[in-house]
Amino acid sequence: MKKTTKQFKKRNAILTCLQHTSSHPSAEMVHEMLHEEHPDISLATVYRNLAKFKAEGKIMSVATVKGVERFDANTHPHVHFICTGCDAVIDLHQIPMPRYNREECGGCHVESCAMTLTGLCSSCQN
Amino acid sequence: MKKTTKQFKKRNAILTCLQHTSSHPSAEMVHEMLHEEHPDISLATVYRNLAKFKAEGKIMSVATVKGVERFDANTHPHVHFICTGCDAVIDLHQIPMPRYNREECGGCHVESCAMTLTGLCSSCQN
DNA sequence: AAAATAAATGCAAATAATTCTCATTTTCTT
DNA sequence: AAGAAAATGAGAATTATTTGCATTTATTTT
Repeated sequence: MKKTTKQFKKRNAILTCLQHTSSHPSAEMVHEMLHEEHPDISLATVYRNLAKFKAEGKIMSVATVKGVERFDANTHPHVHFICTGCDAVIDLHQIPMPRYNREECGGCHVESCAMTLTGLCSSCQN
Repeated sequence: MKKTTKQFKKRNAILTCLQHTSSHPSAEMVHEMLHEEHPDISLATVYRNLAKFKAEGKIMSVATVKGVERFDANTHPHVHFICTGCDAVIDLHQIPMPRYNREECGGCHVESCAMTLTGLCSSCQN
């Protein structure tokens, strides 16, 4: 039987952070968001754990905005909107995601599918 | 009347290179491809001109593969496939591109639309 | 429960892609 | 041809991300 464990507090905090936000944050944004509760967490740990979660399929990277990778704990295929004004990454649940998953396309074996719209979000249109 | 001009040989070489390849190269790949004809072209110039062409809408960046931006002189919306084995970026002309361009989606003003499938290309499936 | 092992973390240094500065060269205008 | 403007090369600077290593924390073994 498994002993009661003090679990990876920081690791879990990183995943939980991602799961409770809809902002599709970068590693640095996650680091900042965690700063209040875990002032001693290091940026390297955030990067390391994001890479780990990604490899495990618990999170995915949804876009690279101005050279910075952005993450999402929602790994179901869905459409994203990227605002070129404020760099926000926004879920567009209204828009149906075309489904090409795990099919063959011209000899390529498709494993995942991403769809990204770009433009100005409502706040940035003024 | 306009005088005959020695035109920007290197600048044009960069654009022409992109227009004549289907490999969706990175800045460094363009630099390598041009090396034979223009051994003295600098990587900074490639970066500078790619940024310029992008700003002018002559080219677009289609993806960031393993942290490296990839470019395409075909600015018509079309679907891309990214091979996680060899990092190839491949046009999937067979697949129709959903058209959300210049529409309103939940308050966002859509200006462009990208669709990217990921997986293993035919060569990398072995 | 203590000792031994393994995993996670912080910090700082290392990498790698991209941008920038500035001196020089090329192109354009007059 | 001369002067102004733009483009370029070379290398330094910047920025995001990764890595090495010593330390801490968690897990397993005794």
